Amino acid sequence: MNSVFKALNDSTRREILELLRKKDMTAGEIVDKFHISGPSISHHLDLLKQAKLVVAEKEGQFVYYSLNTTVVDEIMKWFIQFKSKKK
Amino acid sequence: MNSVFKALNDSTRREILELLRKKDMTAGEIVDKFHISGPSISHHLDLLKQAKLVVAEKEGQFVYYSLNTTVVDEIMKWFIQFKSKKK
DNA sequence: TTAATATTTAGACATTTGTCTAAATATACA
DNA sequence: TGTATATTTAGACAAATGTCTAAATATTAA
Repeated sequence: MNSVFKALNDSTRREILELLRKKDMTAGEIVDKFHISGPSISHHLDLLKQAKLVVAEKEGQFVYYSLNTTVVDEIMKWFIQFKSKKK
Repeated sequence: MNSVFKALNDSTRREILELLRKKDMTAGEIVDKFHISGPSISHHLDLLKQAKLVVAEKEGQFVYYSLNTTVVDEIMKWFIQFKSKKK
């Protein structure tokens, strides 16, 4: 839970998630979408991976990143409690 | 959006939200629930206020804090995009 | 094997963050 | 008025964070 909120607390990382919503991408393709160095993006991807928000899969010399929406489900459950009847 | 994720990226602040889900509380009552100084809690409440996740209302010498769930709605909308069909 | 490409790791550095104590402000009470 | 209570503000400080460059690792291609 902590790692998820931590991962989401950065606009670059949230944008990466929005990109991956449309299609899986290699690390290099993601780097090209931002004006940030490769190592920095790699670090962001690592935090997203730690939070299990994305999955990395190596194919030859490329690494493909894709969304893992099951964590999104869990987060939404946490938010829904605030909308339920007070007790 | 940024301020909301920032506010949520701390377990003390998330616990404060969970407390306020049950009932409105004064700053002092909230302080009593944690082993953290008053000024620190005051700072956390300020960040939650900036994110519009809580509302503060002064009553005499007390300040009552309460949840504002409309921001929760907006956040959930952001998450829902990841569950919708890729396009 | 050597060179090129893709990605990550290591280490440095400035900025942000969470915490604290001391002090300031505001309200209530005697 | 003077004192106690509630809360916030100010300032300090260690730890965490986001970024960078240089170097390391892995894979492909010549």
